[in-house]
Amino acid sequence: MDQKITRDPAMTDVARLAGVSHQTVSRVLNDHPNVREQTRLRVRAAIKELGYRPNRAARALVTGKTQLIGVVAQNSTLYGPASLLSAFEEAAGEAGFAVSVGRVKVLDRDSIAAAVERHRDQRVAGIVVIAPNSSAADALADVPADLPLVTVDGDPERPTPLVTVDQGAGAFEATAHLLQAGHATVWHVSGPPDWFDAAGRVAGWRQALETYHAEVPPVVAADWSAAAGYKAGQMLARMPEVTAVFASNDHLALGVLRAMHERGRRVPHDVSVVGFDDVPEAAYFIPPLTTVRPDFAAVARETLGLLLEQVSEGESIRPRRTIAPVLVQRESVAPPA
Amino acid sequence: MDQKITRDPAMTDVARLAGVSHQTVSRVLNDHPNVREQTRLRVRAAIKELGYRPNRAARALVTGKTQLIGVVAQNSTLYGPASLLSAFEEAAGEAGFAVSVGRVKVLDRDSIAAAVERHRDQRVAGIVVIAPNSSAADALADVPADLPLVTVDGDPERPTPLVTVDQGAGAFEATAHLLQAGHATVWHVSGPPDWFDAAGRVAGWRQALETYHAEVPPVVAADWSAAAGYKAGQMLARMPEVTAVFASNDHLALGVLRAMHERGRRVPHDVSVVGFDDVPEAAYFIPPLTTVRPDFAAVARETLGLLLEQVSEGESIRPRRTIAPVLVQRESVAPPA
DNA sequence: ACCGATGATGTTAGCGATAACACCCGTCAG
DNA sequence: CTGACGGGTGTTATCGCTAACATCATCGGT
Repeated sequence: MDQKITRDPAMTDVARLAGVSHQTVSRVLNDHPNVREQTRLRVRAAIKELGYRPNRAARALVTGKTQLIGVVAQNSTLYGPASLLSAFEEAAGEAGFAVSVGRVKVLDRDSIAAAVERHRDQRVAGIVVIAPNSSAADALADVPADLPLVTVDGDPERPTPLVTVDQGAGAFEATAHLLQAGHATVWHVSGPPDWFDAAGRVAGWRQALETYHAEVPPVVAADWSAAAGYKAGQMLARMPEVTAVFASNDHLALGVLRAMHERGRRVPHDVSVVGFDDVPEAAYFIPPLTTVRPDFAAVARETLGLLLEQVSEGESIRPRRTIAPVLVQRESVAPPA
Repeated sequence: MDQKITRDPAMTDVARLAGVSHQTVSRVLNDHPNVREQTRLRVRAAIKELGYRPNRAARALVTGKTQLIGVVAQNSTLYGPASLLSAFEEAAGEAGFAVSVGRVKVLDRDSIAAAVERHRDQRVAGIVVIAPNSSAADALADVPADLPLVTVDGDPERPTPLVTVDQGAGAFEATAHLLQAGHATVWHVSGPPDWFDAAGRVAGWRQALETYHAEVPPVVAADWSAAAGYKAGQMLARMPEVTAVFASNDHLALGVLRAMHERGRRVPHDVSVVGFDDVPEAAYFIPPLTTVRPDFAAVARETLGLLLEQVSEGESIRPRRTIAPVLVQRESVAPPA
């Protein structure tokens, strides 16, 4: 005959074993001050002996709060968002929060609203939305204000709590680096125009050109793919006056490299190229790519901090945080021939 | 003066508005049969009017079950695991389950055990572990058997429920493709030896060589990075007898391409290269990479299905599932010179 | 020696849902 | 005509926890 499957031990079981009331067990668990040291030890021993594990559902029911953070992100494997998400999950885990991820196929209003609703259903303590483009940012207007919410990579123009990489500063540095190498100007292959990251990089690029009194060539608009970078590169490769290209991310840069290669324009001898993101394999492109590296771990930390401030205090004194990226120099930049 | 912040509507509020008992509301919510159609409509209307949202914590407390699935994954942005995770989150979301991700810095026993514990604390309905190497697989021995658990990319030798890409078949196909192009043999740059994916690919490669009665050269062991591929490639590029290389993933292949390029060995004219994963930018390597594409969405679907079978039925009739990948032909393979 | 403050603990009342059972009322077979 | 049956509904207990209050020593100040 099977042994009767007993239910998981509850607080009362611990209390009985320790010879105290369940409330005292609760106090020990929540680090209340007024518990005698000896009692505390007895309770802890009982907890250990029974393998007791507090029931979060019960706690959530009575307190009305959970230790859950919802994240809304697009279902993509783009390096930036994926790194960010991963870093955030780790940071939150270390802070004792569980992270529930709601993936969304497209970042439109309906999908985001639905994902946020699902998270509200779960009574999350707060929500992080990775909202890197304007449709996503628009959708946030629908989110009720009673729920702590932090936007990552969102619209810098909006007054919502936001953490983002300083795209402008990174792009400025990349462009300035090329100009300082002696190039007359720098062409730019941009990401999708409705992405804030892309827009910010365009702005930084333009500002650098203006600062150095260089001519501002037209932006070559693309998306984030190597395919688009290749196409843009094919065009740029045919133009002899193009000697320096700043691509809005490393995969675009990869496409540009390939197009230049096919056209017989050597990098960096004939054309210099700089990317953005510092994907792990960027150091092994042909040639190794000079690029801009954002600190995703820092973004994740700031995001978590900002969210928790809102959770505990209702709002934050410093609701906008910007993380400056650094330029990583490799071998894709040289003075013009 | 502030309006009093009223709490979220509960079932009793809906009941009062609809003029029924809270239990009837519960019945409507759970689609119980014995509710008059008219009552059902009245209740639904009340739910809508109040914006009522069932409290999952309360439900979990009384039923002892949650709609939460825990995932344990490494904190990395490797393309395979990241794609898998993303696909799984989407699949689970569509099935009405929330996914709580526990990231782990390294896949060792302690970290995994801790992550699993955190998920148990949350009373997840089941756990998915992305356990692509042996240390991770070992750690699973510690996981109590009372919790539904599915391993993804885990040890094919273990009798646990498992879903994995058919590494052997993919590697076989890649190798056979090179041999059929006329190469006398195929060299292999492998991933980390303790990863099952890598081991499976080595096995498939070897099997193909044996099937075609080709000589089996020594395995060039690396990790998953472009850096390691570059190093391996530098060695292989110096060996004139090397005309075909199967790299265990696309980033390794990228490193090999670069090494070949630097050494003046043209791909595919002098050396053919095949990768594995079909990362989005593989089509824009120089030259576009022939590679093996796993279907991560299928893996995710099978994983979810397997887990839910265990949750509802205790076990599964078909606890091991394998997804066959396909060869994607591009321009990095040609007959030997 | 008395008394209020303080510390350590116990008791009771919910949180918001589901489960189990009770109840009412038609319908239908005997 | 009556009693068994079952659909539709309400009532009550319960899940495991925390909040709020109650209780009872102990202790220092007058």
